[in-house]
Amino acid sequence: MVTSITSDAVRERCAHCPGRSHSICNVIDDDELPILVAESARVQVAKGRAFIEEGTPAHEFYVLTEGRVKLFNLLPDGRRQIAGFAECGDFLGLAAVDSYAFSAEAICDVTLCRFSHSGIDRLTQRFPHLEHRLRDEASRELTIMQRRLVLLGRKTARERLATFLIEQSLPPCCAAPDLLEKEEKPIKIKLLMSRTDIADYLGMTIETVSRTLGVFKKEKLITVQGVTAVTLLAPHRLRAIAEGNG
Amino acid sequence: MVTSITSDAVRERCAHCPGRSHSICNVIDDDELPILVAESARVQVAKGRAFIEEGTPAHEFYVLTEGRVKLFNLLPDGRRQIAGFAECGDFLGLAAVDSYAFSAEAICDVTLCRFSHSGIDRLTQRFPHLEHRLRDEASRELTIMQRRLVLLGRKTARERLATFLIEQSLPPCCAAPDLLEKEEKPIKIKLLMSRTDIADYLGMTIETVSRTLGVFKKEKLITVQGVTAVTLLAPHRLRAIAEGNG
DNA sequence: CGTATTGTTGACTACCGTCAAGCCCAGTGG
DNA sequence: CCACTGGGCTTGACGGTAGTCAACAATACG
Repeated sequence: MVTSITSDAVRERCAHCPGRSHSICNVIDDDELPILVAESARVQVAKGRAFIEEGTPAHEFYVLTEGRVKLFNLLPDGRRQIAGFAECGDFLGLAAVDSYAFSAEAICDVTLCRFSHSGIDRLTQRFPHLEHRLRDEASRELTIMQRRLVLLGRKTARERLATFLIEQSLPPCCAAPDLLEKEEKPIKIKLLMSRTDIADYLGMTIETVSRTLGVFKKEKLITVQGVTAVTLLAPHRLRAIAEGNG
Repeated sequence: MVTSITSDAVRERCAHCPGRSHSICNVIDDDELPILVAESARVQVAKGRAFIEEGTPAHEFYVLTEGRVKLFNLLPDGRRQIAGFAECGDFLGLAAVDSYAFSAEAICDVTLCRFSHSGIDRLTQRFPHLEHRLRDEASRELTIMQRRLVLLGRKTARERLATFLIEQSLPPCCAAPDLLEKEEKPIKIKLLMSRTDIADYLGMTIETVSRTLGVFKKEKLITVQGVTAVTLLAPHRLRAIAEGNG
């Protein structure tokens, strides 16, 4: 399950954001990659397996190099809140001081790059830029969280789902949801998750998710192809709904 | 309004957490404090004034040295979600990449220590520890955010308010709400905010806050002295409710 | 002491959650 | 090839939680 990582595996870059990489390696020169490689291990996790459990002591830190992961918290009676989905290049374990603040589960087969905290410390000493990089990443996470608080605390089901659809239509690394503002052609998106996951992400029930999609369909805001494909017919209207003017 | 900061002003420490300081200065030796002072400015903000506005370009960074601040987001129609309250020693501006992700308003008269981003960069170059400190702070923020997502996404009004009361009964810097677990004497707390703020913090309405407090009173879980003082009669039961077993 | 603001309480309503039945589709085996 | 099965999704009926609107009480403030 754990083998030495190849240089390539830590050099993932985000195709959607030219010039910007989410991986840890963009602060490390190519000829120093072996140092990075020496501090990390490659980990593979099978679809559906949880590999981080909320509350357990946090000694490690991950970079996702392949696949998708969901991060969530549970209440004792099973209620679940999904905090977010991690993609290729994302960091896992920033929200951990002594113990992990979340659980993580592989949505599909997943490859990770694992670093011990002490390994990260050695790397940050060697590459001071890395520390800045990690703070930067944490800041970006925090801004995303802020918007999620508004969504969960103050938006209606309709607004939540509209927000979700718009969010899904943007490239994964665009924190600001107003990039494609003027783009008004229909946008086809793939929902990479089940209704249950959508519901737990938006703080709703699967029934309400389903019903609200139904309403959007009736209002000709979207069309649905099968279960996972959705076309946004009127992105501008959805965006308005998402922001509370619906 | 802006004067040069005194050394004392940046040396706030958290009385509740011996050995731990939330201020920026605990990574800087006393004899190097002048360097810190040179990079910062003292700012005073009057009660009720907003001094950071969501979406404006973020060029600065603050440490709160006196008073209390609320951080929030607004929807266009006025719905408000309070993300949190900052206390003495807290950092403001971590959740900002290019522009601020939140607005900030002084709850009472407030004193801040202001750093330009470029000033912070100079400081982090001089004191590499500071960068780690900032990341650490961002991580702590993130873990707090995780719990807030569960609260807003999955908890009932009753559970939210119980969580809030327990939270208020803990020293401000205790991220883990299970420290005083065994402490079962009544706990007297001061609510340092209006019902409106509580409601906007918990994603509810003031009426529901008021009613739910009424229910807690009837169930002899709390007593209320005036409007701002509450005594938790059965902290363990409240804690159970807060976690979803109530 | 009167006015304004903030908090409480009540009646009503609506949104969304719960429960239950039925549908769709993929995978399996006859 | 088709029936069968099971899981995920949709739809409907119903009810409860919490929001809205409004009146009143309490507290703060000049």
